[in-house]
Amino acid sequence: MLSHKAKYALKALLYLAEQDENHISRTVEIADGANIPKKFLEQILLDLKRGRFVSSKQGKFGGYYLIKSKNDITLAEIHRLFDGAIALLPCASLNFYEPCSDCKTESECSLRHGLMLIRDKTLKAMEGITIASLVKK
Amino acid sequence: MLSHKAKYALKALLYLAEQDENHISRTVEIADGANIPKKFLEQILLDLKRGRFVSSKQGKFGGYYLIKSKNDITLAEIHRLFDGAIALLPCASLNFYEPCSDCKTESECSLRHGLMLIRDKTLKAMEGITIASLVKK
DNA sequence: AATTAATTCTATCGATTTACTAGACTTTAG
DNA sequence: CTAAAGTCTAGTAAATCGATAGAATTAATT
Repeated sequence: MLSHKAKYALKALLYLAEQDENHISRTVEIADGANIPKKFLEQILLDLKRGRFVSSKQGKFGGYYLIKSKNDITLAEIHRLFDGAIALLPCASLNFYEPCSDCKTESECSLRHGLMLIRDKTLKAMEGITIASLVKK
Repeated sequence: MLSHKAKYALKALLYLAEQDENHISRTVEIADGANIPKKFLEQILLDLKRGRFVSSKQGKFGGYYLIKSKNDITLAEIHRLFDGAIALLPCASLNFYEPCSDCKTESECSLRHGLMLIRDKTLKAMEGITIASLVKK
């Protein structure tokens, strides 16, 4: 399941993607438009900025805007930024790999192979969902 | 990501699936064999029993055994039993559906459609992974 | 220079969940 | 009766989640 943070991030990106080119959106505007608690959204937008999905302008008349094409922002990326690994166990993860602590001597745990199959399919599906694909509903 | 409970459940089922027909496995045996904390495993086995994956014999010389074919126990079922919904949001879930609280007036939230596509693909993949498919590695 | 309006940063908080552990109780074989 | 097994109910320490609070910084306008 997605965390609220990830869900709000998607909705915020969706909001930004729907604005006119060159429009800059204040946090409060996004919060109202996408129905997200404003102070919580502040943190999320900062995370999205650190992730280089959006950029911001400070001070009066400041706000946020997309710096990555809505066609290139995938659900997989947002999931990874806010909720981490897409795989079902760390030992089956590409980006968040960690060996299992409870898999005794064997180098590969009994679940790893099957979970990597799931990961590949889920990942492929998640890379197919972009902000652009969500906008045109 | 899978919870430890779900992971341990899979490993316990895998252990049971590897035993001879008619063999009955004590909790401590499974715990040692699959490297799972025993008291924690007790709870998990009870959950698996309530889910009708295993059954048990009480008293001396008691223990647990599979009552469902290893070909019919899928990752999807175990995920649902221990970790709930497979979909990324409740509004996109089949078995754990709940409407989003933060999706204003519209009957369908902007994310729902895309997330249902993901759910269908992930679910299909997860239904393809059975205990039997994990045993023969 | 002062004001205003925006982002940014850091801290905190209550509730819930997670991963266990403890211990009493029940059941069954011998 | 006793030993050895599952069953049930609590409890608990730590982490995570979903926010909220408030001060600091930045920038445009007056």
